[in-house]
Amino acid sequence: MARPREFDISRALTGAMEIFWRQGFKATNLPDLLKAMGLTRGSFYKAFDDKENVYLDALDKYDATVVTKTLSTLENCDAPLASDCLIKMFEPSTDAKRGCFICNAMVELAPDNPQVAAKTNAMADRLKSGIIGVLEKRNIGQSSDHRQELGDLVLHLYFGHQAMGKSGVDETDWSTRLKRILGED
Amino acid sequence: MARPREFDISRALTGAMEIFWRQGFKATNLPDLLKAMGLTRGSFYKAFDDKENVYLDALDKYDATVVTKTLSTLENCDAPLASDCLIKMFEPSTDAKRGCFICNAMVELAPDNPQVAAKTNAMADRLKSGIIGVLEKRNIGQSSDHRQELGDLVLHLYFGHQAMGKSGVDETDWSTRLKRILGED
DNA sequence: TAGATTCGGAACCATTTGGTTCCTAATATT
DNA sequence: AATATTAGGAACCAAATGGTTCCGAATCTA
Repeated sequence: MARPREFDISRALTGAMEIFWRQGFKATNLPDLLKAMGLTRGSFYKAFDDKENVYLDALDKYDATVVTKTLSTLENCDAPLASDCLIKMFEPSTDAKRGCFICNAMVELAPDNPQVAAKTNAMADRLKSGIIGVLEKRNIGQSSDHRQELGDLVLHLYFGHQAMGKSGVDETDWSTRLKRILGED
Repeated sequence: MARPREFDISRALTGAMEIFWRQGFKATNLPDLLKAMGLTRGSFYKAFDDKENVYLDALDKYDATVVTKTLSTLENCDAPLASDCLIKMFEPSTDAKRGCFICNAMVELAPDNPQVAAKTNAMADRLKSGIIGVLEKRNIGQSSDHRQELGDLVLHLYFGHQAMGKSGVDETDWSTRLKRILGED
């Protein structure tokens, strides 16, 4: 009955995620965003509300792709040591400077945007659950409370690592550190 | 010979530090900055270069005030337990949402601005030295290398705490956690 | 008193901002 | 073939952006 949409909403949001991830919200202007999404102004405003809403959608996209993949990697890891699974979260990225989108959003927008804060908190919780799952499977920690504590500790280290990584080299030997923290050394 | 400057450069930079600390670089426009510094456009451009340079000056001001005060607090702490000194770095601020200026600068600007990266790295190093000083005084750790390792661990936790704190409540019991990490429990 | 430099403020600049409205051509369904 | 909705692109908008220049008045030193 009508001409179908030529561009893929999901692909466009992936482009939005990537530019927001790399540049942040404020530093990304509309031309940047349109280029990354492969859209013109007309199509953009017909399909989406505004820049802020697309940013929220981009966070959801990050959750559905990067976070989900990370959790899946943790779940499917068959290394005997928990630290050998968790190390994947700390491995240097080919694109270290963009860091972690959750961390970037927490720092730049969460204090002033409750919707962003809700999403970043939810994603952080998912990561924490994934970490704790790894600990449970390998019987790390003396109790459930202790595993919660260790999982939260690793989560904090992860965000600290992501923040510091944006400002230069993080020389930390995370393999050794994780083993020590989890009592696997 | 000439009319002296009526405003205090140092006080103006303190105002700049506070607005950049709370809002970030991009989110702070010139009217915001002028208001925070108590200056008009004319005076501003006569006394300073531009917004970016004032941001760098604000980072220096943070180093000279907040970071220096933190180090001094750590050095002068006479609690017998190292964790009871380091806990001060993790105590909830009355203004938690602005977080830590170093962390904010690392995430927002360091990847694209080498001058910012150099300053944040230098301040992070100072904090780490202060932490390690606390450990040394109380004979925490089996060796110098081990103290370096523990200090770097606490530093990562600090930045993770600062990042996550901006997005909501950090429920962590840092007193207990620090004691556990440092073997003081 | 004369000279120098500050002050606050207004005015101005080109550019960019987010946002909106057109238009014609294309392409699907019924 | 008729209808509906998309596409891409141009044009436009008011507002805000960072940045600069000028002004008369004030205030210090020499």
